[in-house]
Amino acid sequence: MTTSWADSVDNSAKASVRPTRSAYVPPHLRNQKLSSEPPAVAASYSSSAAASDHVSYGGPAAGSHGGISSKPDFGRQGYGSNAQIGGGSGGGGWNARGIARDRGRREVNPFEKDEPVDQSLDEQENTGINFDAYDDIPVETSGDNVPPPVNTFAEIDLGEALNQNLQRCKYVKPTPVQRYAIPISLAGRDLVACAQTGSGKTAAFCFPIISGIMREQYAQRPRVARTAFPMALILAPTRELSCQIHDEAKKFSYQTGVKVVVAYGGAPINQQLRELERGVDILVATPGRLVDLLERARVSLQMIRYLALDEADRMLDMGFEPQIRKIVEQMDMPPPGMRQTLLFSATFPKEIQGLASDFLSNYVFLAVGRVGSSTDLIVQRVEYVLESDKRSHLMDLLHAQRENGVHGKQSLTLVFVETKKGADALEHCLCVNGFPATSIHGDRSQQERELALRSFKSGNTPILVATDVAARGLDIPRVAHVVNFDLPNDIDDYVHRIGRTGRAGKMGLATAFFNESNLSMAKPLSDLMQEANQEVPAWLTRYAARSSYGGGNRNRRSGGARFGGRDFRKEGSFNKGGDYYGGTGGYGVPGNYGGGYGQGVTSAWD
DNA sequence: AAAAAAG
Repeated sequence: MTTSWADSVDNSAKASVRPTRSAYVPPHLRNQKLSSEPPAVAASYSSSAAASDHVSYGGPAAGSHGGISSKPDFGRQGYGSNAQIGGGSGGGGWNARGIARDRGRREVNPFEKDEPVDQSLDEQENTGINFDAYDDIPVETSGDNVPPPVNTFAEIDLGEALNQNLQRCKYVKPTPVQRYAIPISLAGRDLVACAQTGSGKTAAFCFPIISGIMREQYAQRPRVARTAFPMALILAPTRELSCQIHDEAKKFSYQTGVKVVVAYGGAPINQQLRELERGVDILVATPGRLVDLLERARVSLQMIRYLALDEADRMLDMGFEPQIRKIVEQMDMPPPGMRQTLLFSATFPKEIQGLASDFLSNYVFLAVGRVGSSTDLIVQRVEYVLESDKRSHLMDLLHAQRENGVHGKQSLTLVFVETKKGADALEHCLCVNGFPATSIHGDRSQQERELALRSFKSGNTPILVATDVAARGLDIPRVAHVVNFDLPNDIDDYVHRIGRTGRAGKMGLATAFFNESNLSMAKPLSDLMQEANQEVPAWLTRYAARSSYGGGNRNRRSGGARFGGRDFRKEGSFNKGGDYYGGTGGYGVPGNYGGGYGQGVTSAWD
């Protein structure tokens, strides 16, 4: 295994002596005899000097809190066998006493893996937070009697145990989506929340759920041997995301007695079954494995009080909808009104909102405009690259990053491709050419997927080639660059993909390769970039103009998505022309906003 | 058309 970028490039230089594959040749050495080591000429990006004004793309931690790169990882490296199944107090569902009881298993401290944070640094960082900018964030709510937002966690008063966990998580002040969503949820209302990636959504739905379960601590649950009766169900579209939510929820529920269990496919089911038998209050799951568990009658949904769908628009799109309907409507889950339903996503097309309304009862719609966390911290670039030139162009970019020193151990590049096959091919190509890459996609085993993610996060392989499996929700610190090697066909997917960078208050760069096969994306992409105050190349504007008359109004954003979204109940249902969208809005939130986050505090944003 | 999610 290569251990660092430099090592691997060295190796490639040596390897290139062998008459094997065509090794990558940096631009300045092409058509020359390959010498041992490329001279230290800093290759620079080919275009858009303006971009470098925004993103000082010349060093690690390009964001304004420069040198402080260590951020508590919250122990998420434990995707493997230990974390999600491990620990927690026993007791449980078929114990007539409601909440999980401690059966003598010591609850693992989910915070102990966190990197120790230098207190003085922490303090200094926290005072730099520009909380005033919160007030400028556009928020729209609609529905009957919407509970008012709060400004502090203290106003919510979640109780001693949860307050302590807030502190352990270093959450000082609620993020906008939390300010609104938590009171709404605590009031028992159903909720559709549209808030951009990295805006603190997980905590926004977890805290009310945990708090509610604690209040119903003594609710009677049926005794059925080997059947678990969770009170809350959280569904997510990918296994890795369900792990991540589980890890977060473990922290939020530490020492509350509320037991969180995760279940997903690709991993041995027996361990998950054992964990369920020990009792579960909150079940985090992917749909396929949950259906399996329901059919085996190892899980019953009849005690469900809370249902949360993360990435809800994805959960209700064509691929997932039947499974979700089966779980929500055709098993033993209480109907809307008898349970509380919370839907969260960064994007929410109105057609999908229509489907979602089947699951909801008198819900509140919440849209939070861009919150300074994500898209205004992302510099977006589009480059015209022929299909046949993509690989060499990508390697030029990667090489330039290395020359510029960006690829320190902590600076990561995430490359999205369209197909699983394409991911394998590109990974292989990069490795052969000496770039330390790995890949993640649905044809790899779960073990391989988790290994790839760990290796990427740790910086061992600072390049990750991925399909859309990695597009949504994953919080990977230090991703400095997202490359859309193949553009997606849906602008929402693009939004989710680029949201993997620009996190934790750091700047991020997103580069897209565009060519004739992406014509349908010209208009939506150029509109999106324009709304985000990005520099749109003239050639892209021309493509956009050309594509707009031709037919398909593919640009669902054109209508009125300047905001964080709009409640589809306010418009004629199912008409085209508006999308619900919590990503880039055309808002002038000052660009300096992201600069002052504290490292611990920013982690509240997912 | 592809990806994800059960085995």
